Amino acid sequence: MKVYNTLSRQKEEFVPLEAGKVKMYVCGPTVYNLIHIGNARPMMVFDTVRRYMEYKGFEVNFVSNFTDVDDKIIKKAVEEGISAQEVSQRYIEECKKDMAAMNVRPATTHPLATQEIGGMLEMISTLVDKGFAYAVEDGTVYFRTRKFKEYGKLSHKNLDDLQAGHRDIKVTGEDKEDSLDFVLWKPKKEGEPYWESPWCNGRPGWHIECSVMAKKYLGEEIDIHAGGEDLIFPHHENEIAQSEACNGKIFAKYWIHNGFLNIDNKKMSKSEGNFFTVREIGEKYDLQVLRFFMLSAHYRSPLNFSADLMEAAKNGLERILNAAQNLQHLQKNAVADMMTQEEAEIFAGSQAFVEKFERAMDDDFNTADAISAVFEFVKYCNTNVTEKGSRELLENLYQRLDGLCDVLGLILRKEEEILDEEIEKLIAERQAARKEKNFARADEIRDILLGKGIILEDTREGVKWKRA
RNA sequence: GGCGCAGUAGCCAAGUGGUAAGGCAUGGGUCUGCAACACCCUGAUUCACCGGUUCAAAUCCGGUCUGCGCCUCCA
Repeated sequence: MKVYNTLSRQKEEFVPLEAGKVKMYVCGPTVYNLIHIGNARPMMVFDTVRRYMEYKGFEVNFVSNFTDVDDKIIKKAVEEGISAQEVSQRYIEECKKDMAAMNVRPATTHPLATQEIGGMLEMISTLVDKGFAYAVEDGTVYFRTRKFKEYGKLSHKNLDDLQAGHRDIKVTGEDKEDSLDFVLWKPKKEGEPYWESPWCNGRPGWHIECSVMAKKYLGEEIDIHAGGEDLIFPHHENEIAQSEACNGKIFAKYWIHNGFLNIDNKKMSKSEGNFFTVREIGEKYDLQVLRFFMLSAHYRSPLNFSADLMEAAKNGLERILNAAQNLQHLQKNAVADMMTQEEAEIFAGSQAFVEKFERAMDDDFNTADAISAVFEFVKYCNTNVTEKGSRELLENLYQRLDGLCDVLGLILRKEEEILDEEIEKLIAERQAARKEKNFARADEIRDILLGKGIILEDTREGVKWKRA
């Protein structure tokens, strides 16, 4: 399995620190509002990475935080006249709902920054003791960036370029030793949540939390650290500096970053008015469509979002779902139980698609290529399977298709829904009407059912129905 | 100014040295009471442009044009 590592800017063979196990940390959202579809990309992408690792037999310890102390949260709390904790708790709950709807599995651990303050104080103290950090008069603690010689190794920047850059990175009123130094701990302002510390009553800077949580739940050395590409600098660069200066060990072996999601070819932003929450998309589409859409491009490429693209994704996903439902429908009505010799060969032939799928995923999680293997498999099923197929063949093909889709987090099996007696009666009545060539009544019944969200399809194998 | 990414059919998108996957959309056909599903056929003599290397280039090298990202909170 090859993984593109931002550190080396190359695809590298994935070798875990400990055989059979993967320690993975993904930077999670700051919970001050409903998550947007840009937040959704890394969630879906890295959930898929996790699923594939598990598919390959790894035991994955997957940690993803919620940043629940931050300026934006405090601002929101002030606006609503409630506590910061109430804001963050509310949006953590909402985020978990969205994740479930996107079929993103909960992490092994979802730590909260506010629950890990002790660890942060400890790490900051160690950094101060080692000379990598210093406190100034008002109690702010800064990281001494230039002291960490490898600073810039992830983002491939050199410090002098940063200082000579166009942008004026100096902020007035700061008393840092060097403009590159970043905050580890800062004093509280009036009315803000705070914790006691040796330096001042205050709260942690943003970067320190991830270093601490990764260390606590995964250890000083981890396999994979992931997040959006915008986090490379400065967030991940700073994490490396903190963790490696503190622990004296390589922090993460592989750094994986997903590309940005644009909307109508523009960066998503509230001021542009092209800002969508996952919740909004969920009102119009099953969020599986969003997931399918996101995985149809490579995770490192920028991805454009638009209404047309979602429609195309919806139609494409529908094709896979139809094939799965067809297999299930045929299976339900199969006459023969066991596979014939010929069928065994058909099933054996489908192994090729599994291999193509795995080859694609092994190559830096090429989900676009993996999906093409699924489509080829779908066509193979559609052309090789009839109402004469045995239950065993149909079950085998379905399981195989389901196994691949499960890696992508796509759910084939719709919930077992019990048809109301009324609906069953209507279907039967329609069949009778059709026999009598009373098509007006037949169409009328189909429309009635459509109104109830039931789509009927008259196939060679009989009437099929599905939920809209 | 520094660092980096991208340009493949109407659209989306793989492919990074061996002669262009897959999907959506379009048009035609099979099936069918109709619709839907499915299947068959329909598409790039060509991969932004110009040079070069090679028996062979979308893939490597040089240049040009265009779009984008990061360097500041950001997934």
